[in-house]
Amino acid sequence: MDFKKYNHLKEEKKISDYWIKKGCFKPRKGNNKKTFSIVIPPPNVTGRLHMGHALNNSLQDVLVRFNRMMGKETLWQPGTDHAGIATQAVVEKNLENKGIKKNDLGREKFIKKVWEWKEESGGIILDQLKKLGCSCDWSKTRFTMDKDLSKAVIKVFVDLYNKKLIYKDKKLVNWDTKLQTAISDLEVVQKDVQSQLYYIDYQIEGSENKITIATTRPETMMGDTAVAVNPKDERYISLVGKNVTIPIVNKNIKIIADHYADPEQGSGAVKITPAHDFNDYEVGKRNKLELINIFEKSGKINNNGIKEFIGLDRFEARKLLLKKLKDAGNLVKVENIKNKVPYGDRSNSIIEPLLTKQWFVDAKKLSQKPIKIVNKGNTTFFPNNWSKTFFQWMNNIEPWCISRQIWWGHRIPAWYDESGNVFVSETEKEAQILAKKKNKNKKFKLKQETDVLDTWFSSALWPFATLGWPKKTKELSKFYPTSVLVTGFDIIFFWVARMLMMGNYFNKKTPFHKVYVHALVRDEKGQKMSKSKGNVIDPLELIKEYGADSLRFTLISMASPGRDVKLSKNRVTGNRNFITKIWSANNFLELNKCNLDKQINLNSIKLPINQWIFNEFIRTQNLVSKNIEIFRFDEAAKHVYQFVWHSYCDWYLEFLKPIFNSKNKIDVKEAKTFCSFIMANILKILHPFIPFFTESVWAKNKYKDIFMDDLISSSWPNYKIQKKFNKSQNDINDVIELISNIRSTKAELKIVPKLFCDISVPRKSVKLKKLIEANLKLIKQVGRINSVIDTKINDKNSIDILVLKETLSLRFNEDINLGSQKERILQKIETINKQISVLNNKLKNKAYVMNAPKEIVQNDKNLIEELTIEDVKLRSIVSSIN
RNA sequence: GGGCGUGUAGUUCAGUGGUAGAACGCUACGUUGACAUCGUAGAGGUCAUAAGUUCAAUUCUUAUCACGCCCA
Repeated sequence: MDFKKYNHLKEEKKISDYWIKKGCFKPRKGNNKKTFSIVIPPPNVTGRLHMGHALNNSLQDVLVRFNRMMGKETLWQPGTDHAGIATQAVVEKNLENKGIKKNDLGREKFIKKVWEWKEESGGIILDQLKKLGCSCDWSKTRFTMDKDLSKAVIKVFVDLYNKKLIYKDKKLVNWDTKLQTAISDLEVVQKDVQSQLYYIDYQIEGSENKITIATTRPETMMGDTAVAVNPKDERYISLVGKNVTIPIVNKNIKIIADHYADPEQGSGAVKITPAHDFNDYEVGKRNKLELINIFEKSGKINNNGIKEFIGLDRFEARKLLLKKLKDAGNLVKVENIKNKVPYGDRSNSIIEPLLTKQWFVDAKKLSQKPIKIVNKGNTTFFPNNWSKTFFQWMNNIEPWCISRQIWWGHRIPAWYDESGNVFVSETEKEAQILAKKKNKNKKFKLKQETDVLDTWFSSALWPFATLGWPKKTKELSKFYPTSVLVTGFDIIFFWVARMLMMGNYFNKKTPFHKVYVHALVRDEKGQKMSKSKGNVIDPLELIKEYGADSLRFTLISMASPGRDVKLSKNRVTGNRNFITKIWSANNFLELNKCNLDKQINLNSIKLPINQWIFNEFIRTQNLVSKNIEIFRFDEAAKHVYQFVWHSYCDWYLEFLKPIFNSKNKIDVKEAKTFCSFIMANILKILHPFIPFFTESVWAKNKYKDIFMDDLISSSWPNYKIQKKFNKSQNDINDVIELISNIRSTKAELKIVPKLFCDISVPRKSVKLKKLIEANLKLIKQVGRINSVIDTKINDKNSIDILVLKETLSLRFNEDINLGSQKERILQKIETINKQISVLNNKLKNKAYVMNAPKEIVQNDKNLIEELTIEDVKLRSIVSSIN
């Protein structure tokens, strides 16, 4: 019979459509009241599937499918996030390509365009997740800008404002001059760069002397309001209180004493520009210094700068100022240094600390409860050391700047009257009422705040807003708190911590019990994948080439805790081969008409190989369950791989062959049914890993008729180890060892493996004799034995070997090279004797015998005994060769 | 500067206070009625280094070296 190859492209599409059409991903009440829920880390609506997504979502799908099969009512809540800055940029660029400028369009029309774009291409990444096999309840897909979610965002904002946990303040913030918006400190990346440190002389008023300050940003001199020296720095202490003149700028400022000035750094004297540096800002506050802002929002010098610099970009201004300083003789030294410069993570432009009015969340107060929750273990991290990272950040948390000067996002629900009073409420109507009270009978006109909220603000509400909050929905009561959050370590601060803050503030319960933190996917050399390096592996290409299942199995089996996934195509190929292996095993069953026509009566299973494979399966089933439960996906995958390939395919299917050829109809029937039964169970435990393939074979084998369900909705196997099968389990394991020994010997004797030989069992080898008699058929066919002869013939064609600690004779039909075998046995004897002497020495050590656990000592004694027997037998074999 | 992690076979990684494991790769042989996307057999390790704790350390502790990440 000729079998078709498994066509993953066709099957995956077909099955995906079937699952979705049938509603298999929707929560379904199980046989117990337990529920299981996960919210997806919402990908950016502009996003396209990359390896990080593939890993993240494969792991979630394992958990979701496993728990669904465990009979829990399971929800995997999907959706996307509106990605304020990124989405705005994409749409802006699209419009520019058509010659349309954002500002000409105006806010409202632009936002309309963004929505149009979202409707058209905002769902791409969700379709890609479907290709990966993610079993999210797609009918519940949410978007952070949806009406309901927006309502939740507004409510949260207003509530927090009324509790004074949100406030507006004029502060120094991280300003992105390219995007022209404030960003939070998390969105700033500190990069190591080569810079110049400029040493500049400031003239001391009423003196011939000068003081040298060092700076990397000379252009900010226009905003200097002091020079600081360390109070303990004796070089400068006498100068404190005197005035100095800023060169070129020609303005006088004071020398102050402040511990911020580090005597070891540069010249020990620093210029203080409170409006343009976070440290200087603090110095300014302590010393009540004036703040002079010299930049426009674009980073150009504003009217506070000196005349000929006004309108120059900050970097041009630096160049010009340096030239002037040099000409004037004030630039005394230039030093090349390495320092950290802040960059915007989206724009990759240098961030400017800028004094502006922004909205802030009092993160310090909101962080208190999550800290307690994690401390108590109501939310735990896996691997646990991430909780340290979490605490470190939470304990030193700064106010969170949540306003963004862009258009796409949740517009802040605050209204201003003409006199600048602010009214925060969920609707403009309510703001009107508030304003009326404030303004008594005066006339007023309200204008809404133009700023929108940080995208992460809405993401922070994701676990409860997606379930319907603030409405008291069924979903919310059933699925909140969620069971697990699966995420990458790079967004612990951005997202996980903030969800814990919001979740714990607005609900009585923490948003998730467990946080599984996975690592980065790197290339095979361990390098970060990046477009510029050109080492990006596109998951969609791998899916096309190898199938989603191969990719999933690879990622899952490589997800060891605390380690990056180093992905290579070779791995994926290997796992594709694994799937092909199961496919061909299943073809073997089909070829032999192995059908499962009704449920198995386990008590009727008589054949030792069936009893053996069943217990081996149960062992695997338990290992897989346990390891999924403790997030050891790598171990779970390893055990199932080992069982399917090596136990089921390599041995069990081989053992079936002699039975299929036998005339005992009962045996044949049992074997043909039971191997199919095990196949069905293999498909079950593999389903969370490779869902498409297993569902496809499930359908092909018509298991649905027996188990009354699609595989995805079937129940996880929960068999108990059958003690009554233990003897068979041991016997078959012994048979395997026997056959392996015979094979090895053949290979060592350079005898072609396919050649048959005779065996004879000496009278003394009682156990072996019994084993062989009981399993004669298996051993003869799989071990390639002609016949078992009663009397041993000592000739050139015979050799004794040691199997299961007993002697067995093999006899071949041709002369064999006993010399090589003798050499091997002598080597073996040597290692055995070494082992024996090591053990004997150990036992001579009284301290060891006294202190070590009795079992360990006894174990050693037993081992010596066994090794000694082995030694004696091997020696007798050697002498028989002579 | 503070914190976290990693170092085990050629490679990627499991693992353990008491006989060192897997996958891939490699070598030899093989197309036997599921499977060459395969089978059989095999080689390959001072468990980074040093000291300590212990009857016993690859495993625990400390230090050192190398590499990586986060925070300031």
